[in-house]
Amino acid sequence: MDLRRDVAREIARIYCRLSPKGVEALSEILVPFKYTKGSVVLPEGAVCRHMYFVERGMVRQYYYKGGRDITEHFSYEGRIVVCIESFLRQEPSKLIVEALENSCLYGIPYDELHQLADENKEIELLFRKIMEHALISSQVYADSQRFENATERYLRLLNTKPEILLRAPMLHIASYLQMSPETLSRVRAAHLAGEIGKDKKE
Amino acid sequence: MDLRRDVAREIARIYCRLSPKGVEALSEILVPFKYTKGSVVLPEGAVCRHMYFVERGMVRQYYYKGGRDITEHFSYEGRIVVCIESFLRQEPSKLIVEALENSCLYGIPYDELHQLADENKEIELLFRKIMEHALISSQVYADSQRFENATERYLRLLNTKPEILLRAPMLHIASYLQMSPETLSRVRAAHLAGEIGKDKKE
DNA sequence: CGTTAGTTTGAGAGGACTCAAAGTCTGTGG
DNA sequence: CCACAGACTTTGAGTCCTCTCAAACTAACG
Repeated sequence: MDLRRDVAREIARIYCRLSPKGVEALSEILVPFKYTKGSVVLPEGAVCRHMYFVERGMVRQYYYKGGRDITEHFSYEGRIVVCIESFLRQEPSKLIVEALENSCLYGIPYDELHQLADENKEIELLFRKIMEHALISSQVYADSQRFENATERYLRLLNTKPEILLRAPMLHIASYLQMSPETLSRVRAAHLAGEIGKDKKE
Repeated sequence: MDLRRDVAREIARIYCRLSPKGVEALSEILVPFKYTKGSVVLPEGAVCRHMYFVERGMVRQYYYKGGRDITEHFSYEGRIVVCIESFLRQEPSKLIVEALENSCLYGIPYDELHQLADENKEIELLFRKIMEHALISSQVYADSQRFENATERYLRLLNTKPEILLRAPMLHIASYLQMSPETLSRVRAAHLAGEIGKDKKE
């Protein structure tokens, strides 16, 4: 199927160079999924059996903590979504994944991935790279939360992933940025008024 | 060498069951290191070429941020220390590792590990398990920082890793718990005075 | 016994939260 | 085409946690 090969190529382009053979092998295990805005990709307690590549649309991962809805991550075109703990251990997920827009995802099934990785070094490397990627971006995120105040976190998001600010509801962005919706609103207002840094580095 | 086999067995016991063959193979790539209190295991900017198993002693991982010394992690007997980003990518580390006590570490070299993992499924699984472990405990840690206040973070450490409170300097514990030394001091005082929860769940 | 590092105590300031209320927007139905 | 429900977002007021700066202790060590 052509679409799947394109997607496999795209994944290889973004995460880790693959030979034509590798692309072919990867494309064969991809499973296309479509979700409408608001629908659930992975419910709470389900085992995350796929790593999903977002071909189109936007999804968010979130969980409930003390009755509150906490957004852990947003993913959109070209990104991979996976509930890492659940996927790695094939255990029930605390994270929920939902589509914020009509979305088209390509799933890489756990079993097939591992089987393929066993016989194909390229795929194994790809898998490792994806994991590294996830690990490192979660580090950057944690660092941001640790050392930056509300304004700085907002500006960082604005500079690194403006798509999120444009496409996701404020309520979810606030919890993602670890601040109350009220604080986010005030930060935005101050920014629009030009009161705070146009550019923020480090 | 006998000691190395014992260590390999211990690693297998803690992280992932291994057959005698697997233990043997692992033990053969272990490299013993000794560090005196205060000495540096991995300097800033060096590539982390080993995963270290702490056989005896205690080390901490830290980095400098805005001139401040920030402790990221403490490891002691039975734990594995590794600067994950640097190790996975074999790039210079921002993290520094130092010995807080006279310590005995066993290093698992990057090259040998990957080579061995290529030919031995057990070792590959062990490696994955260790990574999972690191990933998940960093999640738990991040969660604690996100939702708990200074007192709760202190109590969590007290309940889960009291060794750290007993063996490491307050200054480093404070930065690990993401609070100022003054705040840590006040929290401890309140706790000793019995003013705050004996037990804290979730 | 004085030095120095580490810990504790005190005072004051500020960022972000909560609770509350007022706007704003959008889509539906009369 | 307009009115209004319902969901977001913004604005306001007051509070609290943790930080910083400063100073007083404490303890280990030469």
